Amino acid sequence: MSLTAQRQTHHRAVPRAPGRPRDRRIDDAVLEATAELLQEVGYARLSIAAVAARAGTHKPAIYRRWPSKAQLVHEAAFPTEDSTLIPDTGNLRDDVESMVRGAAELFARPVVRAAVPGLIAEFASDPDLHARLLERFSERVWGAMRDRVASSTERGELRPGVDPSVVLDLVGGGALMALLTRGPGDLGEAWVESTVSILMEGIAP
Amino acid sequence: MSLTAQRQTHHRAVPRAPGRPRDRRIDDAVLEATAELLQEVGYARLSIAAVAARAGTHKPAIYRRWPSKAQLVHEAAFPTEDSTLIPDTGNLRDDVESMVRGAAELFARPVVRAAVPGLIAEFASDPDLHARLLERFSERVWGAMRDRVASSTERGELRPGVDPSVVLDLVGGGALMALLTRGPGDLGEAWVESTVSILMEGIAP
Amino acid sequence: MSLTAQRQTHHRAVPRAPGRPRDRRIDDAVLEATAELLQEVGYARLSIAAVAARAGTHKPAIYRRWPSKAQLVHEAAFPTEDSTLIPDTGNLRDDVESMVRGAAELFARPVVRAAVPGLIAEFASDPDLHARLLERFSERVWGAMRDRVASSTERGELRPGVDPSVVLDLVGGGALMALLTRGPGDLGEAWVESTVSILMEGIAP
Amino acid sequence: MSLTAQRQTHHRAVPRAPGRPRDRRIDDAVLEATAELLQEVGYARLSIAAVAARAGTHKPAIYRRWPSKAQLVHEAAFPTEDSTLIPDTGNLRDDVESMVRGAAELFARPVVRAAVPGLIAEFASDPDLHARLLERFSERVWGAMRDRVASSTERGELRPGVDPSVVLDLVGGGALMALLTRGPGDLGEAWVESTVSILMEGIAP
DNA sequence: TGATAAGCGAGACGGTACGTCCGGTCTTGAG
DNA sequence: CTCAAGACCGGACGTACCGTCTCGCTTATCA
Repeated sequence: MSLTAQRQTHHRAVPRAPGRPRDRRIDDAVLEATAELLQEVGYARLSIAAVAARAGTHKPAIYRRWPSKAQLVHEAAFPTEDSTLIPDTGNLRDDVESMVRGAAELFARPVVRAAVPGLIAEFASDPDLHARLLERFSERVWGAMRDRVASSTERGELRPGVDPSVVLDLVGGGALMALLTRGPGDLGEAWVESTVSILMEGIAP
Repeated sequence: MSLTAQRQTHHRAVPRAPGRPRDRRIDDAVLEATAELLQEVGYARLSIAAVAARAGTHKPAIYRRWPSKAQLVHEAAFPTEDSTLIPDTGNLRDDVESMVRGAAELFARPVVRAAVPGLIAEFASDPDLHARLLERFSERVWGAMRDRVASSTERGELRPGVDPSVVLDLVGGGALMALLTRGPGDLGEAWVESTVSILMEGIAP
Repeated sequence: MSLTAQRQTHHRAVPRAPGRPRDRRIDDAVLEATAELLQEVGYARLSIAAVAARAGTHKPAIYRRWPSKAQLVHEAAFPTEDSTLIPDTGNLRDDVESMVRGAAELFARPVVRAAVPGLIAEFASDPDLHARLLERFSERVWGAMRDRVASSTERGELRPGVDPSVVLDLVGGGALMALLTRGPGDLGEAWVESTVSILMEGIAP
Repeated sequence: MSLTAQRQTHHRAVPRAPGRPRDRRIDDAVLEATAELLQEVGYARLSIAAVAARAGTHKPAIYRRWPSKAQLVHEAAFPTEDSTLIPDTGNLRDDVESMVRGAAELFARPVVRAAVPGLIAEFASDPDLHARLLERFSERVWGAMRDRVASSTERGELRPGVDPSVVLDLVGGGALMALLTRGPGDLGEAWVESTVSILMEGIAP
């Protein structure tokens, strides 16, 4: 599908959908307006109507593109180019440090801070949504991270019996909990070092 | 309500507030109805009117008692008698194990699972609410847990330089993240053991 | 003691009710407050709570005395001493003129204008109330007027076949309709004369 | 709604209001439900929510169409097609008889009996409403009746000096007062004849 | 080149849920 | 039994906003 889409700009005739094509500028304007409003009013008070107004368009144009507020916000808060969380240092300690620091930095972004709690709530009440958004983004990142940790076992950098998923729970959950209970201000370099040292002592052989 | 309850525990005769006293049965019925509906429809779709109907009363009776849905849900999901999270074994490993297991068990309860993501979202957009609910419940529990970990330093059970707050972030955040990404089914005994072993290796001297 | 009490009102022995007697000043203050508020906000927006506040007392003290807003307003708008509508000139033309002028003057009073439409509405939805208020006031006045008209037949001042009740309908209804459709300003001397002349031509032999 | 209807009778093509058009069936269902409930519970106890429920819709759909209960009830009790009160016999006696009989018949309808007292009360406390409803309905009917009576003067059927407005006061007010004091049962043929004979004797030259 | 089909602007619609007002009742303690 | 004081229960209110729909127009591809 994405390949097909790429070809669309080629000279080859692709069975392009009939009818008037969408105005790409609306996509961009809506995503930008969403990101802005998210930081101004938060997830709960973010209304599609307000996004439409700020983007200079109307509600149906948004609903045509994103089936729900959650999907829109997810795309606005986590642009696909993002790969902050994927390090590849070849060394477990550095990888873990990258992950922890990446999580801290991710959660330090105002857009992300504004989006995450709302998305968490939506996931809980709509498992289907959870799956669809994981597919879009997290599976790639999260899976890559788990693989990286798992492969460390073979290199003897991980204590046998340590479940990579649990390690990721601790990395991501630690940052999330610190964010929720103490705010983004405490997620500084000291926090990163403290967390990494605990985790490395905990998982090294 | 909790204020009234506190007042009544004083041994001195309290002059009693003027006016007709509240019907305590409504308090109970509403909390029960809230817990039920929370599991049936989730936090977002939980309406005050529906709670009132199920409890056999009306909206104003609820608004008189709880200023917002968040406060109501908090009280319904975390009754004050709860002290699951407060162990006191005198031994750090056992304390940590109790905390981890307690977190897992807490998040395994359907009511809690239904309530937490919604509450997290509300906290994010209303810091004042966060403070008020912490005051009611978490401060006591969370503070006690932090004290317990902190006091271990003096007993030589904790590696110097380990920040007790970070330890709690990892305990609570790990459980939360596991719940959010993999559901409550994975929070079994294996998960507890794996988490405890990582944490203990990580924080022991 | 009981003798003393007896003398207070009647000469006859009245078994005075036990308990604290009502404060007559509250009766007066409430009636006065009702009359004032009636003119300020109208019947519909008149709340018992506001009356109580203005009278310097509380709602239960009012409900103890008057079972409903209608009864209270009726008493406030039509004090019992009133006998404006009862002429007795011995001459039909003068009697009718007195009635028409009395009706016009009655409806010209601001309190009455404010009270009547609301009372009419209450009568319609509560026939029992209608009866109770008629008993208090209208029966006496209305009956006396009808008797006066009826007795004119015997004196040969009334055309045979004219139903006294219909005459009263026209007298009172004419004033009411003029009030409702054109306001109190049009109920002046010209209106009285015009109405009386039509009625007298219509009912004289 | 009536405005929309009027617009559509223009022969010029009307550009049609933008947005989704109203569901006309809701208009009808609401008016019917209002008429029914009016007779069952009366004006005062008629709630918009109950009307909506009976009509199978919801409150906002009603508030979108009618700004107040009074306007809704007025339209439900007096459909615009109504022209009961407009006779045109070319003869004053017959015209007056038609008016009186029309008033009696109008007030004999259960819907009208249930609506009128409540509307009267609302008129009294909201003169603006009065004007708006007169514009919709009464002005046409009432004005036509007054014209008819007034034109009789030129034809020599009316005694000079008789004010047509006063005649209408007596016609309408008489019926209203009879309804209020004695109920609809007494507004029969005998009442009509008695009233007409008084009025005709009163206003004929 | 016209028919077909989807997108867009504009905005009202049907309907859910909200949070508030207030009417009439009840409770307590004092007189 | 009344009073002051005031909170209580519950019916009804009018509003905000959600996601959908309708319309007239525009923009592109297909036949």
